[in-house]
Amino acid sequence: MMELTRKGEYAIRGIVYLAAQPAEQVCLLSDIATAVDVPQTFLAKIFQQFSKIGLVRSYRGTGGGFVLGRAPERITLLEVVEAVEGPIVPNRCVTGEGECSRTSTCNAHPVWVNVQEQVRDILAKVTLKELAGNQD
Amino acid sequence: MMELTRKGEYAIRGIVYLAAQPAEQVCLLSDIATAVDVPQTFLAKIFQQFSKIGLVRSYRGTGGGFVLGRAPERITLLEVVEAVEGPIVPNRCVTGEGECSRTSTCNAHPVWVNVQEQVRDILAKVTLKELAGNQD
DNA sequence: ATAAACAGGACATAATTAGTCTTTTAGAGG
DNA sequence: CCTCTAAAAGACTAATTATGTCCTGTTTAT
Repeated sequence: MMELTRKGEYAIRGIVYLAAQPAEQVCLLSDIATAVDVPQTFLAKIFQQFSKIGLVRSYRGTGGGFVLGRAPERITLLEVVEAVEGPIVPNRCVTGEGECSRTSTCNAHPVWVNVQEQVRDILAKVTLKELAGNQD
Repeated sequence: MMELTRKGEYAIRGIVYLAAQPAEQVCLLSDIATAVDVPQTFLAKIFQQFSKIGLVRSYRGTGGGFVLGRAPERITLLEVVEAVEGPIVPNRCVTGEGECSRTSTCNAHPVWVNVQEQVRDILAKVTLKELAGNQD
C-alpha cells in the first residue's frame, strides 16, 4: 500500500538533480536522464508535466534544455509528487465521490482524511533545497 | 498515490461487519458478502488471509462461518489493512533493499520513513470497535 | 453417507504502469 | 530562409498488478 510509482521516483530524482545545479544552469534532458539513470523518453513525459505547472522552465532548440522553475527552497516535495502521481488520496471515499454512501455514516472516513492530511503535511515541509543538499 | 485497493476496502467492510455482530456470532460468508456488497468469492480470499493470521476464526461444515478472532477493541485498522495489502511502504527505498544506494546519501529517505511511521501510527490507533460503532 | 461451508490453486480479464516511437513545433545560427 | 537542435505531443506497445471467477478439495455436523 501507499507505494510511490516508478514515475514518481524518477520525477524526484530528475528534479532534485536540477535543483542541485547552479541556478539558471540549463540542462539537457539527455544529460539529466543519464545522470539519474532514467529512460530519457520516459523522463521527457515527466518533465513535460513539470513544465506545464511551472515547476521547471523549458527551452527548445539549440542550447535548450530545462531549468528549475523557482528557487529550490520554494518547491516542495508535495508539489513534485502530486505533479506526476496526482493528488494524495488514501481512499476513494476521501474524494467525496459518494462512494462512501454505502452506509450513511462511514466511520473510517475521518481516518483517511487524517492520513491524507498528515502525509501532505510531511511532504509539504520538505523542499528541493533540502533534498539537493550536499550531493556528490 | 497512496490508494487503498478495492481489496483493502472490501477487507475493511467485511471485518467491520463482523465486528458489529454480537460477540461469537458465527456469520456465513455469503451473508457477509451480501451485506457489505462484495463478490463472495473475492471476499473468501480476503477472509482466508484474515484467518491465517488470526484476525478471524473460521469454522467449516454445517453451521460454519466466521467469527472475529479477538475482541473488536483489540484489532486495529493497521492490522486489517496490512493483512491484505502488505506492509505500508511509501517507497521501495524504505524497505532497505539497496535500491536507494544510487546515491550514497539519499536525502529523501528519512522523509519516507517519516511518512511510513505517521501513517502506521494513525491506523494503529483505530480499532474495529470504533469502526463498528453505531451502525445501522 | 451426505450436505454445508470454508480452503486452496489455477485461471481469466481489465486496468494501470512503464515505457517506446513518430511526428510536430520552436528556437539558434549560418 | 534553411537546417540543425531540442523539447512537445500523441499514438502505440509490453509488462505488471488488480480484480475477479471457477473448480476441486477438506472439514464438520447431522
